[in-house]
Amino acid sequence: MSLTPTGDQVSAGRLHGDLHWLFARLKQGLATAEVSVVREHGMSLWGYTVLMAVVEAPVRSQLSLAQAVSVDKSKLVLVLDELEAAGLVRRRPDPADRRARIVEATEEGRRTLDAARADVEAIEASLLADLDADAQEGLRTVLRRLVGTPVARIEDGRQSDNACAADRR
Amino acid sequence: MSLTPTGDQVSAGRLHGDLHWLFARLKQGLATAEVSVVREHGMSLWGYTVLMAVVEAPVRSQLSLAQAVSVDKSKLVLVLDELEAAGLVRRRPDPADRRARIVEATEEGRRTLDAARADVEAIEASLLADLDADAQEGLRTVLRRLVGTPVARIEDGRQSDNACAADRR
DNA sequence: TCAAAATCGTCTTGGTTCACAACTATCTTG
DNA sequence: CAAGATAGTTGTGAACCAAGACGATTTTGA
Repeated sequence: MSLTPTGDQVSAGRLHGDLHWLFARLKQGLATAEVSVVREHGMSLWGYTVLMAVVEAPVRSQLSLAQAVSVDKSKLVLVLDELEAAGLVRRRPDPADRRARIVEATEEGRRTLDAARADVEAIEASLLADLDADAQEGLRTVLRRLVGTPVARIEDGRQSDNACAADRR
Repeated sequence: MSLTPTGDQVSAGRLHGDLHWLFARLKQGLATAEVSVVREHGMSLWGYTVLMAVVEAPVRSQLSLAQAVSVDKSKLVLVLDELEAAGLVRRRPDPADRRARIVEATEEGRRTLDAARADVEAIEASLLADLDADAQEGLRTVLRRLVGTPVARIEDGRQSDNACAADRR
């Protein structure tokens, strides 16, 4: 299915100018595609994401890992349980601080991630296939930059206390 | 996408090269910022999105509207209830097909949307503030194009049957 | 012309997700 | 060593979403 509705009508609409809607739609589309692929490697999508972060840099505490991937620490527990049960990751207590757990990828974790990543990147590549190389690299660069933008900034200035506490409705 | 297994990489970590994660993060950031703003105009974020679609083009049935914004029809009912209760939208039976409801924005709906949209666009503008005008327009163009990409394409080929089912998990 | 199937909007439901508040155990510090 | 902070885990209640059931209508085709 095309992400655009039936009567497209592409360019014009106001809807298609709304960044939140565009991001939501793209995230959703990628998610449904990647979930199935990643599951073939024995992971959930969150598991894949977290594993990527773990492999990328060794982690001295789950809290810092949670912040790195922007997931609630309580949710991270479940994700790590899954990864650990699958033998992709190891938790061991930090000898220096016995409250904390050092999280590190196993060798199999690294291998599995590489395999999964190849598949995921194939999906992403095919999403971007219509764009020329410059546009692709440009897009990634821009997105990376935007993600770095402090939430305070996009919250209209009248921002006071803590950083990224989401507001409920 | 680098095929380099271990040693990469330039710019930033692997996580920040993952499109799904980037989109998810950006959507989430925008959502938390826009929810509060849009609520000041008496709408939920979904209400805002749907109202945009309704104002953009008159709608002959809720089903087509649901497809246009990519929301489940049963969820759309609640959103329209909210908008109608707030007097921003009107539902009336289609004389030609009494099963269907014609959905149209009220005058106040149009006014409220314009006001809300100004605020929302301010938020989005400040998110993009670091980018020069070319990059901003380029980003929007690219995103619009990607949203039009058939999911079948990004689902690795082994996609077969019906048109719109791609979003279901 | 009439019965069966399809369609539209709505309501209900089951399962999933999520953020936040406890709670336990450690650590820090005064 | 007491008081408070911090790490990880567990529990809870709300939000969310997709899918099924249903009544009302329309379409189909026998």
